[in-house]
Amino acid sequence: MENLLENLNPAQKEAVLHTEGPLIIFAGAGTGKTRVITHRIAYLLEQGVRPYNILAVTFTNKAANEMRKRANDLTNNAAIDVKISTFHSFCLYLLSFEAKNFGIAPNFLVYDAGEQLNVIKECMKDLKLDDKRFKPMSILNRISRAKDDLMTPEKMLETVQKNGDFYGQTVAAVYGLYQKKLQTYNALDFGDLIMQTVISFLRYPDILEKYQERFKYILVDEYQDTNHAQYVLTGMLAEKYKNICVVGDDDQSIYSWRGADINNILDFEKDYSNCKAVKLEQNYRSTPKILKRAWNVIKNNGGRVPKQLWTENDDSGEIFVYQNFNENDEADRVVDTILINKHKGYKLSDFAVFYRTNAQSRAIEDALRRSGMPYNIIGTLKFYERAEIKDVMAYLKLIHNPNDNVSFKRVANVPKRGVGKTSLEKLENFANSKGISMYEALNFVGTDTIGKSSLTGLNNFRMIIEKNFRTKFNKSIKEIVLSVIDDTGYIRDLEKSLLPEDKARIENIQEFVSAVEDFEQRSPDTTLAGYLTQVALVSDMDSWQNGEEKVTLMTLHLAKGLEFKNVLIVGLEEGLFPIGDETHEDEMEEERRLMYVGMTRAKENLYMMWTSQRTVYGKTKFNVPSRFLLEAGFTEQLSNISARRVVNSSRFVPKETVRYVNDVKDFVNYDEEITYEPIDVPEDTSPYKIGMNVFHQVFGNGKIVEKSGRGDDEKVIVSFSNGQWKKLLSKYANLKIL
DNA sequence: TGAATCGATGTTTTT
DNA sequence: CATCGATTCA
Repeated sequence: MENLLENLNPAQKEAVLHTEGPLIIFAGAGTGKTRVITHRIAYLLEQGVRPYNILAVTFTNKAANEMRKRANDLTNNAAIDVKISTFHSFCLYLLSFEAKNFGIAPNFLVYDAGEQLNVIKECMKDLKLDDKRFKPMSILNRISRAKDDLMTPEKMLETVQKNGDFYGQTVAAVYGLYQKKLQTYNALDFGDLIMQTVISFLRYPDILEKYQERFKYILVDEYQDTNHAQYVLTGMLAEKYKNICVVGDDDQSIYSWRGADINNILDFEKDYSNCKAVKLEQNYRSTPKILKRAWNVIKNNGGRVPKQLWTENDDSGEIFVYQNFNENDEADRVVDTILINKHKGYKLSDFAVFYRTNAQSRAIEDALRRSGMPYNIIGTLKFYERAEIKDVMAYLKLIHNPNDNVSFKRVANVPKRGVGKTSLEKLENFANSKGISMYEALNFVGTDTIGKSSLTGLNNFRMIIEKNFRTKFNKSIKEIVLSVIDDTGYIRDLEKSLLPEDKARIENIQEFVSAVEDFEQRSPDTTLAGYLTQVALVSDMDSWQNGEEKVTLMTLHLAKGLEFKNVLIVGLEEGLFPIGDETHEDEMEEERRLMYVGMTRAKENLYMMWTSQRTVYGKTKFNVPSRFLLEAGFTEQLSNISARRVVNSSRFVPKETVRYVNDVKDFVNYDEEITYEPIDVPEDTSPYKIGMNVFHQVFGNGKIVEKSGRGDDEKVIVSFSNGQWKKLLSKYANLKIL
């Protein structure tokens, strides 16, 4: 026991030792939160608590995985039976395990955001709502928020009628139909996972009690991000023993737009009268100057839990503020900054670039590519969001649950089998009128409803689903996937195409097959159901590890919980960060917390930049620096902008460009000449050169006008004589030089 | 039915 | 600007 506690500071120790009764841990940025949680789990186990009596919930799989690993490392793997999972996967587990008792069909599916939106659009069509007047996305948002608040369609209707909320009444109508459809399709969305669990527990108190008995010790991480439904759920589970420990930081609450209610953390002490509160205030991550500047920003928020972060760390690193001319200049500056500092002995994995919006990644990506610097973008184009993967997944979903209309419509004519939009619509109307799914409807329709050729196509489609449905229990998931690919001729179809993107699709599907294989090897639950539900809840963040020699790019939201020696925050401009409308003080405060989160990710050096102008949607916007830079205390530097001429140092930009620089004099002297050694860029061995005339099988003759990437990644833009411009992957395009 | 072109529109953030 | 969706044309 001594060795378990000896590496903890007094506050941390206090948090670990208080095992009985409610406990709230206010864990400031970088104060060793995960350390406390894992030590607490280890300590509980050491005190004789059974591992299966402990539940720890987090928000991301990544956090859950890390927690699991560290808890097991501490306890010689005694924590493997501790339930450590995300809210969503925990509820998924409960709903699957108790499906029979809860009266839920066990082969339900989890719909992702795209599928949800499809259902919303269906509902709106059925209700004859104009999607110009009512944005499907905004209706879906409101429905999701309702679920976060445990509000059923009936309750919502009641509320909006009472308030005379006309828009709300429309939403409530859609919501009601939406839920009905999900039920017909036997699908749940993200919000349902939590809400249905709570509803089921209310309906079956004996089952709830079983879990109250099981989870005698409950830990909730990132408590400031919980929504009402999650708050109720954890409250219910903890009601009997009240051994609930929540950990969070009100200053890092950045998900209110997703339904998180900061009052959950602010009111915890009121909710549990004999609650103990511990504050972790010693920061082990950042330098004093970083903490000071971050503090200057966050202190402008009202209603905060009083706290004072401090650190014993050396004040070694630096903080820089750069003004750039535009987004491309900013991107070059990012590259320069990394190049210059890499020579101080940092690895590329020591650098992270944070931005407010995903769209900002493009310019930076381009600059990184031009300079040949390896990078990793987290959060954009997820593997499972690629069309071809979604297609194969749709088949798997149908084989699992043929009532899934969304998947049905997605692939009924993929690959093409002569089933057009009108036929599908007829089938859908028929199914709707009978209150059955489209797949079931296939049993009843004849040529009187649907044209002959379409019907043949639909029957072929049905046979594929039926056959695989029958045989699925005798096959591994990989075998099912291969069977689907074979039965549908999906790859055969793509092979006929000469387009480079179709070649890439084939590779993606092959990669998908390997991913499935990988899953079957590592997962304890290798059923199709297990696979589908797991996949629904993973993001590409979860698989990311900062091991490779690459720069990391991500949004500020994704940065929470991470740390880097060097952090670059770009786009610090009014209107972009903070984004939105300053009349909403609470939104502005959330932006400020986001800034605070971003700054406190940095361990040694912090680079913050803004641009005087930026192109947004093809229009040039002129900017003023973000208020957060002023709040941080860079007032003097920002009000005294000096335009200096600097030689652009990006490797592949041949021209000298003018850049306006404003440096923080206290911290850096940028007058010294920038020198750096050339970085390793793979040699250009490609036969293609800009200006060459080439021939393409499909598009004919053309001229290469642009080239990027190296080796297998090389892409060329060709202007064809038919007037078309195409971006092609050289590897596949098979261009003949003329 | 399918492809091609035109036009509107804008996601800020995601388990 | 670029992407998605809808409309139009073959």
